[in-house]
Amino acid sequence: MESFNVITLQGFSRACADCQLQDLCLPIGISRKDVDRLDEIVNRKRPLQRGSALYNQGDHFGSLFAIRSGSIKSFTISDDGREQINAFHLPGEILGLDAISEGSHPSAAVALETTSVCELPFDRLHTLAHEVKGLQHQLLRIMSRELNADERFMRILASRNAEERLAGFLLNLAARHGMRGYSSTEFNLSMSRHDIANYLGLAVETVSRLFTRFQQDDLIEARRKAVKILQRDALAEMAG
Amino acid sequence: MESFNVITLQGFSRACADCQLQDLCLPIGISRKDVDRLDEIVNRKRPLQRGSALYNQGDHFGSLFAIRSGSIKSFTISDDGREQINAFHLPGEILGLDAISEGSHPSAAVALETTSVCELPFDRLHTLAHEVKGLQHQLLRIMSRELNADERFMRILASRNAEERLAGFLLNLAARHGMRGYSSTEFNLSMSRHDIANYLGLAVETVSRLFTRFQQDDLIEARRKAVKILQRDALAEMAG
DNA sequence: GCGAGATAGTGATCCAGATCAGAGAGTACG
DNA sequence: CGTACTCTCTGATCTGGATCACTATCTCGC
Repeated sequence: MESFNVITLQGFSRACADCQLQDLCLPIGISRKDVDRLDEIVNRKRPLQRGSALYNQGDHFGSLFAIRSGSIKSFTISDDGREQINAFHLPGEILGLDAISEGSHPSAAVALETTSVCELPFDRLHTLAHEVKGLQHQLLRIMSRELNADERFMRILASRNAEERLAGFLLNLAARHGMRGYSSTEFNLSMSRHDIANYLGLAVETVSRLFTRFQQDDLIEARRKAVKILQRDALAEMAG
Repeated sequence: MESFNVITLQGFSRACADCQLQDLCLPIGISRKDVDRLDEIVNRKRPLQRGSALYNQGDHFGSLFAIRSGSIKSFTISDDGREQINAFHLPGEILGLDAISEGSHPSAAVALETTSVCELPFDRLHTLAHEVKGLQHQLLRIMSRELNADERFMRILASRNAEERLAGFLLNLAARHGMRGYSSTEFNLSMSRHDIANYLGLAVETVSRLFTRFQQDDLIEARRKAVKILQRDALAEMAG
């Protein structure tokens, strides 16, 4: 019990300064000294188990969350009970930005695998951003980047067919894995075929068939969750 | 010539304080005194004619823009030359937020009708936001709201059929007109059927047929650009 | 105010992907 | 360690909306 507290305290005091993901996350463009101030407000939380919620739809918004490791899907449940996935989040990415305007979370966030996150209490972050211009700018940049990603994805949904969507999805995941220092050709899908289909606006069967076809065409090697990109260029051309 | 300068100067010095759209735009939650400071950095620009660009894809990002009157579509041109519309913008809405992260505009913005905008030089706005906490918060809120709208639209594209999309689109426009003090049942579409189809990820023919069908079912009255909502509830149920 | 190009509407046909149905393969749990 | 459930894959069929083809209407320049 005591050792747990000590570990927590350690994590608490140096959440960002020692984090491998610093250069993807909030601290970009912030001085060492200011990162220490950021550290003071960041809580490291106990890891989430697969399937457990970081927050639910409609929950009060008090904090943003940065992923340390693992992955999370965010989604909404519509009136008729159907789930619609908005996004998959990887380490270094920030969740909860869409809750700032309303003060409550418009979507839920659930871990796809064992996942640990940093909690960033928004009022404290906001106050710190008021003092640290670099942090304010970085917050705006992150939101702008998110806006960009959403727009890109809207374009895909509005004008791409099934194979273009899946090719784009795989390349996007590959690139994001690459940025985190992992292989960008070989990785594990933490989400199910069902989740992929839901996210891409397709039927599960279509996604399954496409995986088979991409494999037959030697574009990828896929065995359940494990994926290996064999012909990145061909996929890229396909995705457009 | 001289009178033109005087008018411009007047506009320049009291862009926000006298603006009807204050409560939709940047000044929300900012004190009178601080609105005056905001005024000092806002440029009112000469009206844009229908079809002329506020900025082009790839242009350097220096300013955000708020719409005073008229409307604007923002879109990207893909490698194969096809246009894909991201959004339609109405008075009180802010453009260019997606350019903050990259420093250049990922999409172009073109007036759909005679449109006047306010220019908000970003570096000055950023500096002011550093001093005025309310402005900083409002900027974050606006971006969060945008993120929300994008997510909602992604869900529509991923899981709604043609009639649900058009019903949702019409209601969304109606609501936005209403917020601006105009009729939320009777308004003019500033965009063509082609633009609507492109935005909703449908074929023009489908949109045209749906307008006809909605009219036959007495849900709307539509004659070219003029639209009147007759059965808001039925449309809402349809949109889900 | 007329001719031309854009914009809107409509019918006929076609096809990508949804839906339906069912069979392995993996996984969780008593 | 076997039973049940979920996940993935595959085949057969169906359909919403794309595409093609054409007419009607509007708009704007001259």
